[in-house]
Amino acid sequence: MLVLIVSPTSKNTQLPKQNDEKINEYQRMSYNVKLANVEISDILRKISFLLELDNDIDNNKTNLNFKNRAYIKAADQIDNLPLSITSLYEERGINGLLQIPSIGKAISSKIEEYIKTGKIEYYEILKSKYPIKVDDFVGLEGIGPKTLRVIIDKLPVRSLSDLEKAAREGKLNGISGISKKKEERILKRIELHNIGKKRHLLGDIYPLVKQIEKYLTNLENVSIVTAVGSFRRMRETIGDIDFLVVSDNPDKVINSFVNMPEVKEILSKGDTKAFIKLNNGLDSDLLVVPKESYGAALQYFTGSKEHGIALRRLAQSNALRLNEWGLFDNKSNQKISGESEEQLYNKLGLEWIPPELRENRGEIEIAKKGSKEWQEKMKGLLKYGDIKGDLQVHSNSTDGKMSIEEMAYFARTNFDLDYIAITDHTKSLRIARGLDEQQLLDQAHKIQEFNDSIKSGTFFVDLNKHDEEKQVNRKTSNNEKKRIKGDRNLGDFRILSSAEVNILSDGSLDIPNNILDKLDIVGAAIHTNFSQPIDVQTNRLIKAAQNPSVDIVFHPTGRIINKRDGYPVDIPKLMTIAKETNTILEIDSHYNRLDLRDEYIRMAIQNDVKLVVDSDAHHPLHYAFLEFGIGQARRGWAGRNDILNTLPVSELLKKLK
DNA sequence: GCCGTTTTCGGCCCGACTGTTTTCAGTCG
Repeated sequence: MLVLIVSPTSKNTQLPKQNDEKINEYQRMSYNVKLANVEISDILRKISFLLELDNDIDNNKTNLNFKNRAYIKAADQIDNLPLSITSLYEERGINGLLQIPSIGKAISSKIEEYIKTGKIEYYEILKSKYPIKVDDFVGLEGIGPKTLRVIIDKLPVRSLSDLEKAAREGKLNGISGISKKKEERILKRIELHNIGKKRHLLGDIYPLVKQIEKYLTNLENVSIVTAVGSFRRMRETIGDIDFLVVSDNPDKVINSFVNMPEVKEILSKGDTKAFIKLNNGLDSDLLVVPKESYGAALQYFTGSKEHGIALRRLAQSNALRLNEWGLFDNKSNQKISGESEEQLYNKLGLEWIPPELRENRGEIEIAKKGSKEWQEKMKGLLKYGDIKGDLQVHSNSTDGKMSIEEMAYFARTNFDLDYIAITDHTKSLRIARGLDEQQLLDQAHKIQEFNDSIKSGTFFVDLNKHDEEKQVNRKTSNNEKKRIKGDRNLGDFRILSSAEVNILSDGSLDIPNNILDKLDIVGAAIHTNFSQPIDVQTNRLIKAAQNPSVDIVFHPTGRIINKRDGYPVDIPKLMTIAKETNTILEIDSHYNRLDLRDEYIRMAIQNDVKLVVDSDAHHPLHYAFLEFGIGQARRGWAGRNDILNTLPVSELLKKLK
């Protein structure tokens, strides 16, 4: 039976269970999360903004502050919901909506109204009161509703371009509370608003984070540097880059930070914090703390926002106060904890929670100190370094960049892997010069010979050409070409013959089973005809999973983050079939895929579907992507036992169909 | 507007930085 987790959870970790069929049907509809959810959370945010705009400055209606915050909280919840709110409503009605934390009677009925009629009367009324382009101003950094209200009361400003024009013409200066300085600031913010507000891929910004980390580490008076925020939580996309530094000279560190060459604009700069915009459009925060506050600051700055709020509430309920400087006793005002993050969690009555799990998706509830369930779970949690082999690796026989020997050599020497599967594309994928039946068999034969030579210690990789390539790339005339000898000793490394077989439109494969059965392991994936309806696409994958020759379904949803959503798949149904047929689902570690996503990983584990974490390497450097896949797996609460390529190769092969 | 091991009222996470209304509101993370 399938289990679905609604996150985050202060109410229930699971939706009420009905009969299996019902849940399957309900989950089937929930695959396509985003559209209505985004539309609805968007309107809730706009309602909040308009309420704040409407909150008369003279008239101190404090309740209104909480009212608009309630709308924001509800919007946050909907954004984090791993299922379609429309399906939830269709399946469970208004009670389904009430299951979501922070959504009560008033907001649920507004959501219902939106689903039924496509609009919300309450929002329309607020809008008619203030005929501005709300979209222009919600999320415009540095200019909130209060400031905007003062402006629109005096000037006919209705849109962002109106505001920009007014600021340029110096019309804002003179309105009470707005000086020349503030006017300039508003202009600057509008300018910056137009560059890069979107979230960046974890893998794209990874090198930059490491570079800044190194820069900060090398500063004098700096003892610890940690990249925190969603980076530390290994989220697939990063909104801004946060750094935490321990130093006894914050002033110096902050000045060095805001003067880095990567900085486009200093947004704010104080005694302990600085906030900058980088040249690539990303925002970056720095917090400098003394050693005795490192743990508290680490917790505070790692987030997530929801996890942090939940912790501070927990502290509050225990007559404690939690902030970035430490955990304090309200009565005595004494600091109870601060230097160590682990101790901080303990003092809150919790076990330490790994950053990847800090999303307020039920982790706080079950991490109670001494909880056996939690300790077991954490003992088994997948660790960086647990992956023993990579089951999706490409060679230059198709679209990879290096030979099988080279991919094997670097897997062993640079990434400490024990085995790889060579999964070149198959013939129908013409763009990658996919292999036909004979070529696959030839490759399998060659792989057998490599394995024999590894065993006998005669395996040899000529690495000289890489040296030459490097020289050419550097355009140097250096004739000193070092001869690098290949390592003849790869220990008990094993190369598996395999393929990334193309799943055709009807779910059949482009290579017959009698050929596939001669390979060690077989992965299958969709690469064409993305825009078929969900039932067709799902049946296509199901047929592949039911094929006795297929061991793994590679990148099951086909999404490319920030580029395409992936083909429509009924994930819960695919999971049911995967479980039934002992088919493995892949977590593709390439940072633009990370497919399966964290929520689906958690769903797979709840339903006892086995997974693997692969790099999808087309070059030896790509093995490094495994770190992203492992991070994603941890975000899905994956244990070592859930991920089959944590096993030695002999045991892995026994688990296949 | 939401919520409840202090449950139908009275709370709601917490502190830094900015600019300006020199004691605090607005905004942000």
